[in-house]
Amino acid sequence: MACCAPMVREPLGEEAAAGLSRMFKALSDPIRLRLLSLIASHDGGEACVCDLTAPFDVSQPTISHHLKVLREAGLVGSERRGTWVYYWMLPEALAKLSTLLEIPAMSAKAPT
Amino acid sequence: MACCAPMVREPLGEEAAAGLSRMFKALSDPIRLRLLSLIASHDGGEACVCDLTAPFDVSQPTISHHLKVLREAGLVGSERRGTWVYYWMLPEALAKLSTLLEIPAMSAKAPT
DNA sequence: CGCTTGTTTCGATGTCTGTCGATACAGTCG
DNA sequence: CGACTGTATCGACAGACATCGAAACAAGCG
Repeated sequence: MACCAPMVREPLGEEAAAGLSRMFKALSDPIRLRLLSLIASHDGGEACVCDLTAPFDVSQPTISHHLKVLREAGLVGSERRGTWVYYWMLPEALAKLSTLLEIPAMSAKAPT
Repeated sequence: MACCAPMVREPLGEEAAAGLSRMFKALSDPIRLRLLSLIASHDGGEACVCDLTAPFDVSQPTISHHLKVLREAGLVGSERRGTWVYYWMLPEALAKLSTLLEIPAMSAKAPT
């Protein structure tokens, strides 16, 4: 994907923008944002759904839905291990977005 | 705002997540993403609306609407100068999001 | 094998969002 | 002033989304 250089440098193409906007959409909900940070900051870098339901005021199916959105956006991975399902962050996805938003030293283009 | 350290480090609070999710929501549309990169990468770091309408297949009111969303999310500033209205990127906002998504060296927490 | 607990899927519902055309507003120029 | 160009707002509408309760699925345990 040709989408990972700072967007400040050159205009995003249509395709790149479409893909990236899907990831940002996944981050555009407060619950999902907190879920992701909860997963990422959890011991071992992963968390089971059972750890992720209690902190929120919404129903458990709703949490499951949000986790699915994060998964389909490529931001987290998941796996069932016995009774529980574990989720972990996929660092590359975050890194890609972080780089995209980066301001490369100067906010304006190189002078002369 | 206590919201600007990498989210991988510690769980986001409710308030921080609410504010940040509004910014990500502004980035969650392909047209807005392209608008922002168009503005940011434009000569002088700003662009007038007249430069921002042509590249897209949507109507001018729609572009105006998207610009408003970006402005209300604190991602761009704008000003009328004579006939034209100019938009420029607000680097601090991008930087905040970029830092939030950053992976601090190790993806998992420090081992032992 | 049936019960219990953890998780996902389904269907319904109310709200939000992107889009448009029409229209209003802001400057400029004759 | 009046016409014209550039931009924003309004009102309407279709499609997307967050949420829920109910029900299905999965794994362990008696």
